[in-house]
Amino acid sequence: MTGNSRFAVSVHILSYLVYKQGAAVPSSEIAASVDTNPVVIRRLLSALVKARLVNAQKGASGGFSLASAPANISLLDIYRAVEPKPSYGMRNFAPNQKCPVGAKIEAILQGLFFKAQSAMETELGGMTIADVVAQLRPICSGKR
Amino acid sequence: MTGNSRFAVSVHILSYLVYKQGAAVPSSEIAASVDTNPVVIRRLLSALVKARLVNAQKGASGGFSLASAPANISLLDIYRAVEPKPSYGMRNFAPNQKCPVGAKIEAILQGLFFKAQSAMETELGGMTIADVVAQLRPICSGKR
DNA sequence: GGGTTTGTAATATAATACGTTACAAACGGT
DNA sequence: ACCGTTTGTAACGTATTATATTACAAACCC
Repeated sequence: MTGNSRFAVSVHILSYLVYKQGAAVPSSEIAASVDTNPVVIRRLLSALVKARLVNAQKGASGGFSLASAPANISLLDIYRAVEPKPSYGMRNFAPNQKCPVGAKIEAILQGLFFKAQSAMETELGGMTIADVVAQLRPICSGKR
Repeated sequence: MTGNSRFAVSVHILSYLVYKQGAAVPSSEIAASVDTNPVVIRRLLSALVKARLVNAQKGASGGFSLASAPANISLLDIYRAVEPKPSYGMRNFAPNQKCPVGAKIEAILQGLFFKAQSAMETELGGMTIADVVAQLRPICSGKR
């Protein structure tokens, strides 16, 4: 999708928060579930907090919790919160402007990528974290 | 879209071949239009030849030409020919299998990415190189 | 006040992509 | 049949990006 795994990890994070049922979950615990470093988790959560998808609480017995009901958080919300640049597929594409093809192809490709990207985003917009968590059952949704 | 610019350059290449109206075009000429090294172009063309979208001709006065009519080459054909790995967005995502969330989230995400990817590919499948070239007009479609 | 946690900077390491050089093999024109 | 041209591909260098890790200030609860 994008080369990195920020979106995948973010969906994992939010699913874990749902799993923990509103408790304040520290980054270290989430990191253990994702199997990575807590700082990596906090960096993603920083973006998710800015997007108002998650609440953060500092200090002892602090941690992270969802800011909305799972059914109100679409995967597109997450995608847009953590995915950086919309320079889709044209990182270092700079054709020769003196060539009649090179001069016009860039704008055409941008429109083209926008359509492809929009199709994908529409798909992501139709799914929520609640849908993802529904597929996680049956895991002890009342225990722990 | 994918982080690299192989697809963008490939669409440029095929558009250029249409622009040259069936003539055998050497990689050096295409490279000048894209503004990169001829080897980069040949590497992509190697994949396009394997996918039977392009014909290659060695030797003096050789070069590349389209293997089909522009209207018969979809952008999805190109995308699949040159885009490498379908490990969409999960490059190094390997959650903790001992955690009930980590153990199941991977398969869920794969299904999710597949749906998002399919939506994008459907969009690409609905467009052809002929559509792209149509947007290039008016460039001297009969001149050199 | 003390221990815990977030927030973020700085740095290291690995993966990936693109650019470049080099050269063998195939081919066409003369 | 030769000679210049072009493809095809390997090998290597460099830049960019992503993730991991260490470090530490700031905020917070008990």
